[in-house]
Amino acid sequence: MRTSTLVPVLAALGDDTRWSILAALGEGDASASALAGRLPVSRQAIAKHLQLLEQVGLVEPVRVGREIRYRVLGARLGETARTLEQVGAQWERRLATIKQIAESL
Amino acid sequence: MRTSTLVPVLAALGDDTRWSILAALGEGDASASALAGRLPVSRQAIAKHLQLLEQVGLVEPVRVGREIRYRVLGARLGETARTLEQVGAQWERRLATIKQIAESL
DNA sequence: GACGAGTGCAACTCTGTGGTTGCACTAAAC
DNA sequence: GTTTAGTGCAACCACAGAGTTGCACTCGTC
Repeated sequence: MRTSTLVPVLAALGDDTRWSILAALGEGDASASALAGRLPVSRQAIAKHLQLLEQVGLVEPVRVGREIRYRVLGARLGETARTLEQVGAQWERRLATIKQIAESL
Repeated sequence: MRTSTLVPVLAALGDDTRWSILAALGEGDASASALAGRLPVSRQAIAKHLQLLEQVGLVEPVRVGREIRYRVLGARLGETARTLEQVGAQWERRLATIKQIAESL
């Protein structure tokens, strides 16, 4: 995963409302109107969040009759997780090196 | 990792300036003043970001003489990555189940 | 003890964005 | 053809937060 696309995904994931949307979608695809019935926010607010989530690839629209259901994409979350893991491991390696040098003195 | 602590960490990571701070710290511990010399933002702005990063456990203060250097903590990034990985895998499993049911019809 | 680098606190500006309401449009359903 | 559920667009409000400047404080250094 490119670093340039990482930050927007993380920013999208750093919001409680969007997580409640993702959690709801995690139990089955749903439209913006359907989600508005379950969550304490308006349909338009949810529509905005879904648009943002779609932009960063965390969600995918699926036409069903006259409604547009959204499907959550776990793969994107996996990519993001692996990128973070790599960066974290890199930092830990540096700290381990420093500790090793300090102990050898 | 608790879900209640996950979102603030992700929100902290969803900012370009904080990533540039983390990247700088990734090459060696540094104080707010030292970082202000390298980055195009004021020391106070950096201090605020460091405080936030410390709150979510991504960074750790270390007193050295009269200055306070900050150390990046890769472990926290690892925890976050694993939590995301789990959620993503859960969603993917559900999609796989749905696909399987659809094909069996 | 005086100096100064580094930090902390406070007030302020300004942009971004999460939220709302209202209206127009479209296409299934009858 | 009429109804109506679902969506899209636009304007607007309110708050959070990213950034700034200015000043006070603290504690190593000399």
